[in-house]
Amino acid sequence: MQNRPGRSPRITINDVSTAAGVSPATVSRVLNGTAKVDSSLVDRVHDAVRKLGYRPNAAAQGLARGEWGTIGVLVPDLANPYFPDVLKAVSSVARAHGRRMMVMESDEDPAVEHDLVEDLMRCCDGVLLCSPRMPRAELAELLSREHPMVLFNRVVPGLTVPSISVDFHGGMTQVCGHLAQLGHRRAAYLSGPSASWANAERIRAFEGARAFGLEVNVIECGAGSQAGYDAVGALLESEVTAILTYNDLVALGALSRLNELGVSVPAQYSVVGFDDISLDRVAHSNLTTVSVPRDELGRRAGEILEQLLVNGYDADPLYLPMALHVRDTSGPPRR
Amino acid sequence: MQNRPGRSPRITINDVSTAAGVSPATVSRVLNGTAKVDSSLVDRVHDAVRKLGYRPNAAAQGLARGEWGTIGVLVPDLANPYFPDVLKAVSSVARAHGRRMMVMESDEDPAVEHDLVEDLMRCCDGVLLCSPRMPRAELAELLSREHPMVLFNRVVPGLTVPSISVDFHGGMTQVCGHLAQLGHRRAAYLSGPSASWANAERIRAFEGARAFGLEVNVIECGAGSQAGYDAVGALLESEVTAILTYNDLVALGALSRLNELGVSVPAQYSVVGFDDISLDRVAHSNLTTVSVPRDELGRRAGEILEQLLVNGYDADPLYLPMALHVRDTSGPPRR
DNA sequence: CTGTTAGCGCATTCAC
DNA sequence: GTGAATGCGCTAACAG
Repeated sequence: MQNRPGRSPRITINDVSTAAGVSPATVSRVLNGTAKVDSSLVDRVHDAVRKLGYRPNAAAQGLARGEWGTIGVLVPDLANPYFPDVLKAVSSVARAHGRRMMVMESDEDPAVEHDLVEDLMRCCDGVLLCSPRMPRAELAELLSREHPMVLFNRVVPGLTVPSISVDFHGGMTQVCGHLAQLGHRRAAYLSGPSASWANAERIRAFEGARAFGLEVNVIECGAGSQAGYDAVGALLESEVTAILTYNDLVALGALSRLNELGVSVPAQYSVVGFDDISLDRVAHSNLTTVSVPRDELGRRAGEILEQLLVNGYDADPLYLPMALHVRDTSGPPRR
Repeated sequence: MQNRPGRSPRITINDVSTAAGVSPATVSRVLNGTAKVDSSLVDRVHDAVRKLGYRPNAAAQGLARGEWGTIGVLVPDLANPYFPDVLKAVSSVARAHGRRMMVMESDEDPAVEHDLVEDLMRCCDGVLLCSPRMPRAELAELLSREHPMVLFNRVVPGLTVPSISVDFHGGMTQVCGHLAQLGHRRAAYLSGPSASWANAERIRAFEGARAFGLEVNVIECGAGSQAGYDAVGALLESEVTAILTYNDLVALGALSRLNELGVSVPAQYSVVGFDDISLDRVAHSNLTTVSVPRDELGRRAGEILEQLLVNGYDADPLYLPMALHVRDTSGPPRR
């Protein structure tokens, strides 16, 4: 863009207009189809564009149009297998509406998260906030900026902001019901990040299962397979017969550890995941889990954001249902 | 950005300068630390910024500075488990240098790929091209634009462009050696996309294994687990005892199908993956495969691009080595 | 140290 | 239909 040594000078709309013998305005019209232009001029412009290799500067366009042509997505962890599908869907929707996608990662850090959102607001028409860890007040303050924003995987009661999420509560309830019907009476939940709303929803449903006679036990754990691996040790001294987890990674970590310890699943312990990251791509996975329609989620989120940008959007939070997949890691409790 | 109905008017640097009783230039200096400013003014500026909720417009900054503050990454498939780690690393490097990351997906389509690269060049200081499927000539033409660009996972002989890649050839050679030493004499390779350089490298090494007495057999397949699943049928009628694959997804799909068919692995067939996407996150994976250091790859790629932007970069293509992981899906051939 | 000025590259009024 | 002029919001000379 700038003329650094050794780099050829940037070609502007003026270069094209000169080469084509027309005004810059005409070049703009031709390129954007903004108005009718004599076909002979159209050709001359296209020729000049091609010959010069002209590419309109996106920053200049953005400035002049008052739109960046970009949406921003902030995720807590890019390496989390949950997000690629979401990003893919969002990207596709964005592109269908002529927008680019900026991606940032907060590394699960609420403080960083705040700064990144602010940064996104400086360069994007709208922001899609995935699973924000941010405290409610901070979120409210960000929303007060009146910058188009959609919340993904978190619903904040009292804040009116377009939100789309998954019915985690329902998902966890299905898991508990499944285990209870198998005969389990004591279960442990390996809890995810405490700041996570999604985690809180799971816990809420988990504790609700007490009503069905399930003795529940929440254990601080984390969000990765390592956390699951590490958390298993303490469990084996307890009376639980079923292990529920914050997500599939944790479950897989736990399974891995159980396997090492020679504990058989599901004979001695049932293990149930959450999210279903393992199935679709890794076909022979066999973890019992509940799934969320990730691409639909991403698609809908993208569409809501787009609608918000164009018409405004005002609807209640959307909850997509989860589906239970009973596979090989759950069974009747040991006697 | 623009004043749409119901949206509050955008706050500019002038609003801040007025509120603080200083010139816009001073505001700019304070915010960018470009020059020394009297501390009393600094405070007034900061107060005004906070009170007004001012956020500099990235497009305007970009235009004025002659830099977008953004790098672009183009990947063939966002949902491919290979890329999250790469994106994560690239994002982290970019941010460390104060740049944002734009992400685009070509959907494995060379035609789309071209347009997206052009688009990235309009809005990014530099472009990281992952596994481009594009024909060589087209790539050359794109490079002639003199826009900073780094090639990732593809090396094009004769084109001098910063490239970083993986020693796929070496990886495949290790796989073949492993199988040969186990006693295999007939192997099939489930080939990936034909336009893929990475695939060509694997094939080259695979065929090189003939020299060691391995009878090799390349079978068109594809890049996803479904492709692997579908490709298995035809194999069972052949004499091969080992199945090599384009990547782990294909291998897992194949395993899944073999499992359904009641064919045992590795007793009847050895199956070997490529890339090692399954291990690190899904701890109890047991696929024999070769791994690539994805985060190092992403990190180095990001750093090369950054260096290219700042100092210029001129070095030979970098090849990172792969490592063989012998796990449970490979063993001696059936008699 | 600080304010004034002049672009950055483009879209978009207006006149013609 | 087309061109000339203006401004998007900011930074970087340039004066003072």
